[in-house]
Amino acid sequence: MANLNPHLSTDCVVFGYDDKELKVLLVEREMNKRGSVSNFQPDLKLPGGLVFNDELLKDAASRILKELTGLEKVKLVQFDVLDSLDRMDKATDREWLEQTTGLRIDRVVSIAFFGIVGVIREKNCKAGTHWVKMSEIKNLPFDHEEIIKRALFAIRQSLKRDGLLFELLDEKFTIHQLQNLIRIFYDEETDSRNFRKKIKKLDFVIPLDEKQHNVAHKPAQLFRFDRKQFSQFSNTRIIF
Amino acid sequence: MANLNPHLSTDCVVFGYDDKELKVLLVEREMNKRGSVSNFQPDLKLPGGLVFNDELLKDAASRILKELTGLEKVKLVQFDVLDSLDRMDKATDREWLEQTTGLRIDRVVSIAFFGIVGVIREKNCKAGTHWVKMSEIKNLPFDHEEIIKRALFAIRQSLKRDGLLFELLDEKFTIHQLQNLIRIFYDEETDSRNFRKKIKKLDFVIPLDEKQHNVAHKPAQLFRFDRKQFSQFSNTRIIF
DNA sequence: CCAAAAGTGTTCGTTCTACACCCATGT
DNA sequence: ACATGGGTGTAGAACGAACACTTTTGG
Repeated sequence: MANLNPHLSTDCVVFGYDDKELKVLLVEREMNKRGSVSNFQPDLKLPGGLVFNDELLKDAASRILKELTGLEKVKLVQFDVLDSLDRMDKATDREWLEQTTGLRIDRVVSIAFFGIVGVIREKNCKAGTHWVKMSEIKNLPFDHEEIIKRALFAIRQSLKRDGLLFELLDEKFTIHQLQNLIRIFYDEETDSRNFRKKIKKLDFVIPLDEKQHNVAHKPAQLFRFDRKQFSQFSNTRIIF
Repeated sequence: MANLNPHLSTDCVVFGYDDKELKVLLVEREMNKRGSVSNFQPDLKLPGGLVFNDELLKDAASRILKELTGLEKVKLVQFDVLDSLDRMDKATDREWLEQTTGLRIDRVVSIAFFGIVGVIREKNCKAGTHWVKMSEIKNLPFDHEEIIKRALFAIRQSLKRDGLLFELLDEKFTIHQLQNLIRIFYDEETDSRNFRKKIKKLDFVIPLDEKQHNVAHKPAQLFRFDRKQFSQFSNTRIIF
């Protein structure tokens, strides 16, 4: 049973941010033959690969992410399935896959996952991994640019709708940190007074009797997120 | 290339409603050997099956739906991937699949689609298909009950968020019809005066200079849905 | 004392809710 | 005449947007 399935792969789009900019985690693809030829940049791709036959898709995604980047314990969410018939059409792409897997490849359907790491610590990643700014991503193989586009869309939906925002914050967080996260993912400025008022009315954001320490400004109150309250809240209708 | 892929299947959850009740389209599963034994009911399942290697998943889902039920031109939306390792564990299920496909089956990952047909016309369906009330669905094979549960969840999200509601109505519809649809899918009553006011403020619901004919009550004004206006609208944030 | 973020209130316009009755049509 | 859904208005509460200044801490 424990063979690679030549028809199923996973790809992970892991987002990270360092204060101001949204980035995506890419890995270098190594070609046996010639390396990258006409390019100064290394040949980058999303971390992804084939699934074992006795392996759940999310386990495969986590395993492959760890193998290629060193990152562990990233919560991955399945958000799409890539099944177009021409996604393996570039000769170099297919060649690369056949070389690295030793399998004959005809059709591969890929299950796409996204994940977010709160703070980018480059040192946690293996050599050959790169955090690339969204605005500087180009020339990716397969349909990886399309996957990233869809991942950003899906993650924006999921952040507002499914409470994923709170998974990105520490257990205890400040209102400012929450607002900052929103700014980064949605590219939007909001008035901090109104934002505070709004948050304080949400009963799934619970104030703690605790403040920040050792910060170079007035220490802020800490809050925590209550999943149960949130899931009630988010089940209400939106438009009608 | 045009072989069945033994690792990939699709399943469709097609919802329909007749005025008051939400129903799901199921098909009879025929066993070569003994038919259904200890059961008075026919052995029902979701319409689904294996994908050809040169076939897009949504095309496979449509093809299989048509083959098994006769229904055509149902808009199908991919909403989940079923990959658990034990979904083929019931002996009868695997036996049935191997019999009907002639393939040796180990692992099958299934891509799940939902669809909705506005009005149930039983006569459009082949013999052996059944519209079953949500409340009366039981004893389905594989993980089909789980799929239906997730489909209902996904479709509720999608109806409010992605404008799928309007796909269910005729090109021209009345406010009452829209409200009725919401009542059926969400099991919720809303005040019709307030509902009207709300709808009239939505600029993607466009009033026509036209009324119903031949109805046994005051004929209602007709409206149409504008996709472009809607997509602008639905891109705005919801919680924050 | 400077830099950085925390924290606070009011006004005004908009939107939401609750609520009850008459109207146009087909049978 | 009756059944069926169509269609209307108002008052009060809740909410959202715009707006500027003082506070607390570490360096």
